[in-house]
Amino acid sequence: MPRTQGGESVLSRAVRIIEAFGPGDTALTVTEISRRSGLHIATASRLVEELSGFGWLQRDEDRKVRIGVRMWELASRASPTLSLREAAMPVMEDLHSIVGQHIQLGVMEGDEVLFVERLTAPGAVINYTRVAGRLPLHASSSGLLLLAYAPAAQQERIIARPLEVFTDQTISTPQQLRSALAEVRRQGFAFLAGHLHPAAAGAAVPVRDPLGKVVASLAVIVPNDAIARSRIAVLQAASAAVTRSMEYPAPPPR
Amino acid sequence: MPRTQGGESVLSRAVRIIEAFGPGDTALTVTEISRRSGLHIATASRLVEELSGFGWLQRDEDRKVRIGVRMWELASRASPTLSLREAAMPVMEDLHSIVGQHIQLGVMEGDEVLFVERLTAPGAVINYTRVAGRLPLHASSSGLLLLAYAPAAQQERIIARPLEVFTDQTISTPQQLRSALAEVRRQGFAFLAGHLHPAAAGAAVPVRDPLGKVVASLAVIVPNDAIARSRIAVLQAASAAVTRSMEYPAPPPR
DNA sequence: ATGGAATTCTCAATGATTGAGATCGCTTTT
DNA sequence: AAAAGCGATCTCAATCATTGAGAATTCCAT
Repeated sequence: MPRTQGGESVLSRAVRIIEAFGPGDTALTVTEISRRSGLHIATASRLVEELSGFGWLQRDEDRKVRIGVRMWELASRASPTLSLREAAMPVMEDLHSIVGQHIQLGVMEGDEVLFVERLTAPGAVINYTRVAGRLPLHASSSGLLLLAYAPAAQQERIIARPLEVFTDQTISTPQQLRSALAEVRRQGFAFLAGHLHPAAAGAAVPVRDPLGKVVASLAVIVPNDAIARSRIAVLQAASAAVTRSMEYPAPPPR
Repeated sequence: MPRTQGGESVLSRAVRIIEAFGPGDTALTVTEISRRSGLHIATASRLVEELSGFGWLQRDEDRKVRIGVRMWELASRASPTLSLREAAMPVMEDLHSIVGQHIQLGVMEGDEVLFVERLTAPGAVINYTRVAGRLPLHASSSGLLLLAYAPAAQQERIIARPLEVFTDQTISTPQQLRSALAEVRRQGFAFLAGHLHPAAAGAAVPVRDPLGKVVASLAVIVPNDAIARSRIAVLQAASAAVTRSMEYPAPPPR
């Protein structure tokens, strides 16, 4: 019985296969992929086989399926956030050695923050983020900062949505969110203590491109204590340094 | 006239579109993609459109096509080299602050080195590598090291091939390569001065997984001067630290 | 050996995909 | 202002790659 699934392109099936890899899944079986993607197992098997031939997926010795190195390579070297990451990395390293805490760089992606770079400190406070990980906009300092500088339509969309609660500090009502956003805009930074995890506080400042547009957030995650706010000045200095090193539109090729 | 191109899957066309992004190409026009991939422009336009819908490609304000953030995200968070990179990053940072030169982590991919992490030093010597960049196995210290620990069949395959020449120091004959590989195995590290660029020297040591298998090379790129070799001891210590912090065979799921 | 689960293979039916050419939209030239 | 040039998208009929049920195979665990 062929083609019973109407109106579906081959590409969308391939995409569904790769999208089946959720955060934290490094290896999946074909059956698991079939289950998650809703594809017939024969179809999943065939497509996995073909994608493996291109190096986009790869098979373990025990037949499990992983994302292929070739896909990582293509995505990494032409990523649209590449120039941002290159400009920010040296600055983040300096910052890292000064404050000795988690440093992270996030961008707006869909209605979440996507973290594109991250430096961790061994003994530092608990931190949920990972490179290529996401967090909700209302519950993280990076997210709140990005939302504060986002178009009004997006702000209203998020405000109108139910807000997931993580701790008793998490912003959970439209009013709270609205005034938090106003405060971020007034201060020029976001500071959230215990909103995602009781023991952690985050401070985030905007990273602007040379035209002044906010393109990312630079944040530090520190223990939730009294001196947490003191990190903001050095963060702001670092953010300005990132902007300066983006100064010249086209970075040297090759 | 439909389907004149026989024996080609849709997937392979989509892959060809994305593979059209060579190193250094961040944005391409549909016409350029069509030219490079050999696809009919109507087909290219349609597939680009569809991939953009999934966030795998994205369009600039001027209609140019870029790799999409979604593809970067999927590739980054499930990349097979993720655990290696996570284990290596803190060590690489320490190394970076000690030697103040370019530090890079490479893996064998196809018949080239693929660099998966890299820390650069502002005033340091010229360096051709980038994250997700590649270099030939015979002309870089990282490559030579990985080849020295690779299966004999691969070594013979590379030895039998013409060797691209970059400087008058570049290994260019089968005999030179064979003895260089033997020396790497004897010493346990690779040291190449001026093989890729006259002013630069590279030193690379193996990174082993907890089972002792060589999975990557850790290298430092320094000015081509007399003290270059002195970096090897600290590199070896760092490599051992990476192995220690690597996960034991079966990484914890979820 | 035997059972069971996961994966791959087989195969006929078919609708998603294809590419030539028309159209649209924008810039440059006359 | 009109024309020419160029890139991108759309139209549409012909068709072959793709599909999924089921069979066959492989691989474990017993």
